[in-house]
Amino acid sequence: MTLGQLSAFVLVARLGSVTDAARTLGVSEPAVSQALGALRQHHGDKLIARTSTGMTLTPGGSRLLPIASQMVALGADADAAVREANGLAERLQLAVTSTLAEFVASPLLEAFTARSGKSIDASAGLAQTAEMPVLVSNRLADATLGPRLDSGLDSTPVFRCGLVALAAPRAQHHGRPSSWQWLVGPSGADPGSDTARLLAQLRVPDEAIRVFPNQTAAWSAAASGTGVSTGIEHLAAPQLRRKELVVVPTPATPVTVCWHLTTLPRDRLSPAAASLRHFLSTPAAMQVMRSPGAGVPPSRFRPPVYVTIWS
Amino acid sequence: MTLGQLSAFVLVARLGSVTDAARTLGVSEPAVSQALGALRQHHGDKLIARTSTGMTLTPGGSRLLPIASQMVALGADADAAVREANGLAERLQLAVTSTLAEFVASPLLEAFTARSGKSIDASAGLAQTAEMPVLVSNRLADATLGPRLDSGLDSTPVFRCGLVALAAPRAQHHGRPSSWQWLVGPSGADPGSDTARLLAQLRVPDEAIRVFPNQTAAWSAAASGTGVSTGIEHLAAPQLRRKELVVVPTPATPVTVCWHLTTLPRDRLSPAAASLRHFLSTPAAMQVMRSPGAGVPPSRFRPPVYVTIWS
DNA sequence: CAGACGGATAAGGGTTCGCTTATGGCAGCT
DNA sequence: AGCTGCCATAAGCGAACCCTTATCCGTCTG
Repeated sequence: MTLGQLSAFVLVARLGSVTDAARTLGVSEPAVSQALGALRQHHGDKLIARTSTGMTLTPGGSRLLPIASQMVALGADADAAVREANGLAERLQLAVTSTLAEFVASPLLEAFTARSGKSIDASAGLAQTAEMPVLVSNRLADATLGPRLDSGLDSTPVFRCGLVALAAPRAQHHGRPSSWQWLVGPSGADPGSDTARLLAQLRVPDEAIRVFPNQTAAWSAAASGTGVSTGIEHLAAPQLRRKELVVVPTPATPVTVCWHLTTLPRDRLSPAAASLRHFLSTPAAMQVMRSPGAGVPPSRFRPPVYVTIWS
Repeated sequence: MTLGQLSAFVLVARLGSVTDAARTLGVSEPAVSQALGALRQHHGDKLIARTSTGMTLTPGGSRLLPIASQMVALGADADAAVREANGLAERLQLAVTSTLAEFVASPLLEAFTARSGKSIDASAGLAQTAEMPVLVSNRLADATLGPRLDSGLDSTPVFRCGLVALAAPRAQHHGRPSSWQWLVGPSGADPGSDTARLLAQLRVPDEAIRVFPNQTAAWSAAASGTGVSTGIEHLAAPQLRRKELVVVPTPATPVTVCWHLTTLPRDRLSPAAASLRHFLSTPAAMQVMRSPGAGVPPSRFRPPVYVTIWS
């Protein structure tokens, strides 16, 4: 019984899927399946079995899950505790949605590390909304920035903004929005994102959606008149100012959405995450989130991490 | 960072010695030293270093110890939880002192498993008194039977008996007891045992003590007149009845000693250990402890485990 | 019934673990 | 100085871990 096997088990149980767990860990599906197999053999119990509604825990698996979860969490705590005792840089791993990774994460963390006197080694990683709760619970991330999350975590709003539909100024759109061609960023492929929820609300079928590798590419395509895009209004300010795009009204937009910082409950919060939470309530953080393009010196710019999760 | 490495670290920290930890785990000393080395390298911290007064924790080690200890304990809990959920035989591992292992442990566990309706896989293992607290804390044993122990565990008296000096009837002993030749069982080599405390109280020098591989052998030697032995009075009843030995008074004997059952605190007690605790307060258990030779059918006799600890 | 999806299994390979014996410091003691 | 006790390190070896790719199999679906 290794910590790696327990970690795989916990991830499978929480995500309800071996495949999803493998993607979250950044390994192949059989790797997780095999770790699960080793754990099953060790305990002589299936622990978790496939049913029509995902993976369901056996009685033994139900008993094991909370214990395994705590062991995995303690493993991360152990590292952090020794690091902190030695005065090494604290590590802050922030999981963000694709939109935030593209525009906000880098300047925000830059401002954060510059502000906080302590030496903090902060990094951001891309995650699907559905992965976020389990990432925080398993200490694979210290905090997440994205939609509101539940499942016993501490999710507090940090920034309110407007989600709108955007199109080229002269383009004509006929009929209902569900028949338009939609050009969206990677968040369109994340079922839990605000963008996906918006498209679902407009009853846009999958065939009418084209996902671009980043938000800017989607806007660029929309500016050429081939369809309608979505976006956070103030993040598209440059395109709007240059009149490449204009806001298009729909039955569901403009809509106010809210970025939330999600962490462990306050009593089990890492110092760095607590520090980030405090920073996000300051005017300086608001300023960065409002016009993120303003303040990153190129020398300190770090490209967003495009792997799902850290090593 | 492996559970095995953490376990080695915890054991070294609690016993204050790499060598003792290795003996407790039943492996060579370099095995423990190497596990410690791997953990040190992983964390970039010595964690625990040699000083004149044993091994002392670094700041990082102090932070790590409670976390590591809990992880090790949870590892044992995980096994137990799944076993229990599947209705498998519960496992009860009882650490005992050498005297109890020789006379009491086997019939006592036999009576216990027979009495408790549930299927319990009980086994006894020999341990030094100094090892006992850490064995229980690390879930290497569910309970111990021996002298009273402290260090935050639940140690309750279960049987009161008399420790006496024994010698051949016609042997003459001159001068103070400290000048006699003492012939003792393995407990004489355990500094924390009642026997060793008795000898220390009589100021018997090490040269005057000969340790035998078991208590019966020591009594047999004493019966041949070559020295004085020690023993629990009622356990020596056969020898006393056959007049091979008689009780010899000393300034420190007879003395009342008390066997204690030591377990985790009540709120973290395994079901099997709780069940044993209850059994030990019954008249049936008293009866077995009073005359342990009476009731073990030969078919069910299991020789005591003569390794220090279980796998 | 044919596909598609998702999990389990097989086979192979590189790395780590965990144990051994043998040996190298290093402090304290005779 | 030399000895001894104790920890650290080296070298070797088998087993386990952990990852990969390829394949099999059950179930759900059109």
